[in-house]
Amino acid sequence: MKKTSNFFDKVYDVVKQIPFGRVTSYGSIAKFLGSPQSSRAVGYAMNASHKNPDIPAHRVVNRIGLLTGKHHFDGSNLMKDLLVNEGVIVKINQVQDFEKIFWDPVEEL
DNA sequence: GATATGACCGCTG
DNA sequence: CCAGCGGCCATAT
Repeated sequence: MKKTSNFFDKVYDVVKQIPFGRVTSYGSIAKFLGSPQSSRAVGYAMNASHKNPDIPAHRVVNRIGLLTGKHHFDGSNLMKDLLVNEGVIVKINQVQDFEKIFWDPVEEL
């Protein structure tokens, strides 16, 4: 309510627009929002994404494709499973072919 | 109201 | 090459 997460709102909007079988990084989203150093805020937005089921946070990883937030999902390989389920090749805590499936909102949007 | 923390990123030493 | 620090936004105590 109120001003709310002006930032969060944009983050959610972008994340929800991530195509199927694609992933992006926190920094890219933050950069798209106009604050390339606010990657932390993006990460926190993902944390709050638990109350926003429409936020495919599993498609959002760090800049190296590492599933840093897999902790926050189910606590297991749920995040990995979701990505693999979409056709994304994922190893233990790391996305393979990250450069190929990487979706940059700055360029796509 | 202020302090501390967090799913990050980039630069400097 | 590896380690440390700062910066941004919001939430929690």
